[in-house]
Amino acid sequence: MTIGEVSKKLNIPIATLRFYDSEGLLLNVKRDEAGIRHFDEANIASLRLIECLKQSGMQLKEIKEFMNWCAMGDSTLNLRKEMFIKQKSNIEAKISELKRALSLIEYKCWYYDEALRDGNESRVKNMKLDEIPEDIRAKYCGFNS
Amino acid sequence: MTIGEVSKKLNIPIATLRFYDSEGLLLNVKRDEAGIRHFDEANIASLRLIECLKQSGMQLKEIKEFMNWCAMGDSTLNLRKEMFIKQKSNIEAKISELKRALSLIEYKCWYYDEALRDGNESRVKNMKLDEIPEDIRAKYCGFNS
DNA sequence: TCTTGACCTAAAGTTAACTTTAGGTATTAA
DNA sequence: TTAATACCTAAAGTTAACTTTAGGTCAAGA
Repeated sequence: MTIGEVSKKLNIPIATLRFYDSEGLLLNVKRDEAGIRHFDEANIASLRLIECLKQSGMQLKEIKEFMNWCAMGDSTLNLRKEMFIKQKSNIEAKISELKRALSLIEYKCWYYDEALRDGNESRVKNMKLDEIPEDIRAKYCGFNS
Repeated sequence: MTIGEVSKKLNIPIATLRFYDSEGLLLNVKRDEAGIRHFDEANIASLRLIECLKQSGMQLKEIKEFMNWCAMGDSTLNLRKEMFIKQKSNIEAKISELKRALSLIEYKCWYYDEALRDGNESRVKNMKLDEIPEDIRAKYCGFNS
C-alpha cells in the first residue's frame, strides 16, 4: 500500500505517517526504486498498535523504544512483556479516573437540570447534602473525597 | 488558604495555580492588602472541577469559557448544562476507546507470555486465529475490526 | 506538451499547557 | 540584623506531537 492508501484506511494524515516513519516508529517500511514507501500488513498492524498505545497515554519515544526492542529479537521478549503489563495497569488506572470524573459530571448534569427547572441556581446551590437524592449524592461525594 | 496551602492540598504546583488564575480559570480569588491571594472553598471546588474537566479531555480555553458563563449568572444556565451533557458523552466515549485499547494490550500480554514460555516468538506469531484461545481471540478481534 | 496528482525531503512553524527565570516585597526565626 | 521563607509579576523557555512550507521527482491524461 502507498502512503495515501494507508492514510485513508487508518485515517491518519500523510504527514503524520511520514513523521512516524522518520522518527523510527515503523520498522522496515519498504521503498521502491523511486524511493516511494510501500507499507505491508505488518506496518499496518504497527500503526494500529501505535494508535492504541498513544491513546492509552504512552509517549512516542516509549513506543519507539518498544519498536527497537522488537527489532532486537527474542532477547527483549521480557522487556516487551513487562511494558505491556505496565501499560495494562496504566489503562486500568485511566479508566477508573475517568469513571470518577464521570461521577462529578453526572452530578453537574443533575445540578443544572434542577437549576433550569427553577430558573435559577439558588435552591440547588444551597441544598444540604441530605437534601440531595441519594443516587446523585453518591456521585458527588465519591468525587469530593 | 494561601497559594502554598492549596498547592499542597490539591497537589498542583504553585506556578500552575498562578497560571490558572492569570488565565481567568478561577473566579474571584481574593487578595489582601499586600496583594497575596487567599483561596476560599468555592475556589477549591473550581480547582477540583478544573482537574476533572481537564482529565476528561477538555481544553483550558473551554474551561475558561465555562467560568465566564458562571460569572454571567442564570442566563447561561442552559449553556452550562449543555456543556456538561456533551462532556458526559465525551467521557463515555473515552472510556469505551480505552476499553478497546485494553483488549489489544491484554492480547499482547498473552502473546508475550506464550512467547516467553517458548523462548521465542515463532510459534505464537504464526498461530492461526482458530488456534488462539477463544477469550484471547475475542480481545484481539474486537480490536482489529 | 503541459499540467495535474501522488509521491519525496529538509526544515521551519504551531499549539497547549505548563515551567523557569529574574527581580522584587514582606514576614518571621536566630 | 541578617537570612531564610512565602509570596508577587512579567516574560522567556520548554516539550510533545504534529503541521506547514518550500522545493523537487515522476507518471498519466488532455
